[in-house]
Amino acid sequence: MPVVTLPDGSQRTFDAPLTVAQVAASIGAGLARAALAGKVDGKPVDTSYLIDRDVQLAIITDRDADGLEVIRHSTAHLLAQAVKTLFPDAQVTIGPVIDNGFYYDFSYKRPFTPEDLAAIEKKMAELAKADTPLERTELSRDEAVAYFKSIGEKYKAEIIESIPADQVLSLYKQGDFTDLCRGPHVPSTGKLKVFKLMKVAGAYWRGDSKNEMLQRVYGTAWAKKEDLEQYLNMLEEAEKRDHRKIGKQLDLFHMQDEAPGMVFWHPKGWTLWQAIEQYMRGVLNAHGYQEIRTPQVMDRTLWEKSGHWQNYKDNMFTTESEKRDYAVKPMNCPGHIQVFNSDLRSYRDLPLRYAEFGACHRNEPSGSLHGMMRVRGFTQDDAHIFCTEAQVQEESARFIELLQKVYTAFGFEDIIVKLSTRPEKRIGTDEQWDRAEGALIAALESKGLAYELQPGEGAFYGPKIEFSLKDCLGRVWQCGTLQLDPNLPERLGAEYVDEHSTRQRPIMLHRAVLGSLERFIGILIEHHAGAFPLWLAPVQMVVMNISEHQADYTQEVAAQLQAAGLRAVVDLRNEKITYKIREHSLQRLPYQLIVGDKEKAAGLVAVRSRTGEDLGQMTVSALIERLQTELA
RNA sequence: GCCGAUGUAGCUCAGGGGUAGAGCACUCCCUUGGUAAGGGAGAGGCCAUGGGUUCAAUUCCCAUCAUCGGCUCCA
Repeated sequence: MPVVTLPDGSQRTFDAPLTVAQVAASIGAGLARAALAGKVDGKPVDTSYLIDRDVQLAIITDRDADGLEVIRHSTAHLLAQAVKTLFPDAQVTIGPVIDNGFYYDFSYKRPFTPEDLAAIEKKMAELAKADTPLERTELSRDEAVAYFKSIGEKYKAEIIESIPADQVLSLYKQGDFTDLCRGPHVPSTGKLKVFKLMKVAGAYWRGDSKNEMLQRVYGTAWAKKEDLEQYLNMLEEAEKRDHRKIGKQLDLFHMQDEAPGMVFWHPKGWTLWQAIEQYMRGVLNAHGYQEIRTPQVMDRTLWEKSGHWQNYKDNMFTTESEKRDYAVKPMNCPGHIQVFNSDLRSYRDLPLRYAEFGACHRNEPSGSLHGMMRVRGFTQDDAHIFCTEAQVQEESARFIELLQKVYTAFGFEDIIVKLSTRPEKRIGTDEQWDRAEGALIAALESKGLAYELQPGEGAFYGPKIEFSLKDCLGRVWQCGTLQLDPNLPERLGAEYVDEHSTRQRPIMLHRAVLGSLERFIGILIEHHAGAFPLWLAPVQMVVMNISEHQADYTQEVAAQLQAAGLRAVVDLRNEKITYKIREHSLQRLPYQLIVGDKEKAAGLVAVRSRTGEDLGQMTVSALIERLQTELA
């Protein structure tokens, strides 16, 4: 006599045990058709799940987030079924759900081609149309291993072998294809209607670069056709915003083969850079930092002391001169400690905050380079705070304050914070770790920041906080960090004298807000799609004449704007005004100023905004006032 | 570093065993036009680099480099 309680609190009593599907049918034919899975007492189950006791039940349809997940998971199985149908000697491995879709890894004698992909997708559509039911069966682990070995699926067998022997495993069978899976799955392949295969790529078996390379097929799947279209539009939009493309269109920077992973900044890009750097410099000064500059290339012995030579030599650019080895700096901290060590420091000097827009080079693997987002030459808004252990919390809180202010100024509202705590392999005592982690937590809490804990993800010498921001397409970028480090001061012999005249080790806080300037500018380009706010726009406005007669006046206007500190250019070309407007609109200039005979005679400019709005005529001084209000 | 794709004019891209084409941009001429493309003419390429096959290679094959999509990595 199962009593089923539905999410709205209503209860239904049944005479005999029945399946989730039957409950759905008892509620309505529409729901029965829409049911993809169920949730029994909070646990996801198939619609074939037999209810033989009193339960809380939710019917999952494609309107639920859980339903979408089931669709994606089942579509991954459909993909595997299609691949096994077309390529019987391919072996299946794993096929999980990911953001916006799924993937499935296969082992096959050759890579899949784009043509294969099209064929697989077509086969998937056929198999979906056949509306084959999915049947769930259970096996013991050893039976499952034996089964998959018997059908030649050695990867599957290997996965199962690593599962504890006493576990009962579930298999899902659709037609000739059977896969190991926890489930739940859709009741039949006909529920899978909206999917698209996106790309093929290599992926290591079990994510280990020592293992065999598998063929990974990525796909996307949705409940409704419109959702798929929206997703594809979003990808298209993201492509339009690609910083590499916009960087070229707006003449901001370029990269070329002779300097892989390094950026050639053009005048406009460098203007943008300087707007950011000067802003950051102002913020750092206001927060008690002192800016310094340390050498690009330093002797091997220093990198041996810091430990980098031993651990990261392959990723450092090295050079040699007069029988001495050197490394191009991969980070700024050892240099900053040299500045700290250049004098005998007192506890009265602490905290000492050294900032540097430090250009670093890391010889990243060629395959990992990606536009400006992953480069070999980059510049950090880096700083190191030398302080006592007692000062860590206060300094951390002050840094968080600074970081929040900066992110807000750049228009990023959504900040994601993660705290990484002690890893298994670590130095220092548990008491030291307790204090270090406690100081960071107290700092976060004092600033009212929610954070996610990443246990065991800290560096071997200290805990860290990572700050990520979300751009307008919802993509997350890790930019800021705060890292507590007692290790490097120890290795490089940093000391200060305390109030009892004894020498002490300072703690060093590594911290960056924007992270790599190159990457941050890439993020900004994509976030704004190249339409930068006025304070960042490399060219803030153009002054254009209608015809030759107003050329002198046009230049006068530009000169006045430039004298007011605005980045104004002139366009005196012998072109129609519509043509000039089009070009500067494509360049995303915040303002376009038009002067013809009327404006010249009256001493005015006609102002057009980036959105195409006609702001009317005004005097140059009125315009300057307006723009300065906008910049304030 | 690993797997795959790609590399042709400044840019975006066609093409194809007999040394190349479009649009935009560029130069010159005409045009002086009021809020997203006025007209005409011209110039521009060692077809990524190095080997091989061939009477002949930009095209086919191999290697290298770079870029792109992933994987691994990211102090």
